[in-house]
Amino acid sequence: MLPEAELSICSWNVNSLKVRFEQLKALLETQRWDIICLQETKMTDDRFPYEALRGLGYHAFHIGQPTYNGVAILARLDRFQDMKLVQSQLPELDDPQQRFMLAQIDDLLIACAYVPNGQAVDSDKFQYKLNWLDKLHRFLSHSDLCRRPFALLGDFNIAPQDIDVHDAELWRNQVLCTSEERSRFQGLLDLGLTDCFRHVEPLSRVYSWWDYRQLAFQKNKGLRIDHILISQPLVPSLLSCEIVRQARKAEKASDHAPVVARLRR
DNA sequence: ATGGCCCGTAGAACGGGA
Repeated sequence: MLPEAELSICSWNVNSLKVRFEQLKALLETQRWDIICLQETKMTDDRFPYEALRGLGYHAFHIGQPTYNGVAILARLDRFQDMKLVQSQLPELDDPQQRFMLAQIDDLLIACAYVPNGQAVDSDKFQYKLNWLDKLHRFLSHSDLCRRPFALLGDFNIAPQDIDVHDAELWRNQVLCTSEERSRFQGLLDLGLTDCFRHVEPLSRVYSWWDYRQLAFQKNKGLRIDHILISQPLVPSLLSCEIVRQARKAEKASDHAPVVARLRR
């Protein structure tokens, strides 16, 4: 299969684009993914490297704030003609936290989401997370996105099933693994979206996040919380989905690895 | 041993992440 006949879409929580820019640059230069969704850029828009990315052949949309959150969508200039930002926040959510954007890239609709972490089950942040997910579901269910060529990529901060957790008993009812969060993830699938990795790899235990502490990566004590969901019109063209564990081995690596799906174009 | 690490904002520790 010629690469030109493929479309690659990637999601990566960079955990500070300032720290990780050189790693991103190396990935773009070597992998040439067509579309990349970034989470946790942790910078204001005036510091976002639009020009450097253009020099690498990518157009970029970014929404940011100081210190926390921030999401971006990158798309190859040589493969797409028409790129426009459709949404820069979730409707019906009056929120200073920059966690969501939706872009139209030629005939594709691409959403980048940084779902709140939730911190602890008994915290206000957990309720904020559940509400955020409800607002996301509401937005999707009231739109026609799931019937169009649409992909939702991001850090969902949810391990959908026990198979997505290195030690399901240890994480039982912990944040990222509660039934409240998992039922909301399932709610997104029930809209007609498909979890690319699980669709292609029904039984594989591969994770996308490993704690910086306790040598968690070396011991492969991880969770699969970064996902690419695609609408039904795109499912027949899904070729593969891979979690790029190699990136987690880098010096000063993000605690998240990129997830990449390849589709027939 | 319930904390170890990393990042940003600090300009010392602290909030936040997951």
